[in-house]
Amino acid sequence: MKNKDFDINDINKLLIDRGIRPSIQRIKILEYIVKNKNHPTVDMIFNALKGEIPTLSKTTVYNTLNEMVKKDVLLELIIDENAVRYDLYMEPHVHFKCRICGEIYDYDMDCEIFKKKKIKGNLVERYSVNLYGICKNCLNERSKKNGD
Amino acid sequence: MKNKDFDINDINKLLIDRGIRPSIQRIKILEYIVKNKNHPTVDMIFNALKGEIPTLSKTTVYNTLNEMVKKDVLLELIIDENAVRYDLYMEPHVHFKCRICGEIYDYDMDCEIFKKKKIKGNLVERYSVNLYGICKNCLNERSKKNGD
DNA sequence: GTATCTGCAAAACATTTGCAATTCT
DNA sequence: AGAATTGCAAATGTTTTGCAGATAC
Repeated sequence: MKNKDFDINDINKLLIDRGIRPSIQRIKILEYIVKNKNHPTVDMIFNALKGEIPTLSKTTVYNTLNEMVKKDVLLELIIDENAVRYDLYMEPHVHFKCRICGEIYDYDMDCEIFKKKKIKGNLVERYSVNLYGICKNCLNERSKKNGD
Repeated sequence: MKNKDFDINDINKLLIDRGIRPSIQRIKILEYIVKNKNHPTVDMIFNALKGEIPTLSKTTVYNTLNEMVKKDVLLELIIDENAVRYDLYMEPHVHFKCRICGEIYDYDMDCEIFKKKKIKGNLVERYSVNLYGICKNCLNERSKKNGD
């Protein structure tokens, strides 16, 4: 199932499937992640939703995300040294983090090498490939400033 | 230069080469990382050295590590959700983190794909490949406990 | 009415900052 | 003496925990 096909009903269904009761808070949090595809931090989610749900607390965002990670609805991305980021659980892909704007982009790259279950006797359950650098947009900004 | 060849003189030389004055604290911190090859956290380094240098403060460990990262002596590993880890700056390689014992191992794997300087218009300056799972030792422990 | 869920307040960590005391040259 | 370095104490920021009130079934 592609992200684009996700609507509110799918979100409800996904939560129920994984044994998570679909409260307003949980639906909105998951919806935010699915719709924005921006690999948000807890803070980004909280700030985006506090207008819509004025009573929302950060604790609830933390609780919800932790539960969804445990139930394989979400994936924790360890790519940012300052805060954990979250993404919908899916086939692992490559992430690129821009060190100027902080944005994280998805890359559709083949990583067959890491799909083996055992490498050198160690059991590989999950892998993550992170690229760091400067994104297209920030490169453009920079060359504009330099006048070239 | 391989890790094994590193002795106290090489550590001194490396620091001076990068414009870092080799104080006792700096030498001991770098020596710890080189000798142990355990991709330590600030805490691991501090606890290991506070016996030897009783006046050592965690601030100094932080300061030292940040400076060495800036001067390309060390590399920050963003693989652990709880704390940043440090490794000697070298050809990037693959890391495996065991979710049972927390240990981080090096893998010598080829990652040619990520060595391109530009991917889809974004400038790639650095990449990191992290594998997560259960290491050989913990798998053995586990099968012993299960009696098989 | 009992379970679960939410959210406040406080605690627990990791990390940074300001600054005064110390050390090196 | 003057510059760099160290380390304490406090601040900042992220995440977790304890608990009381609210909500759902």
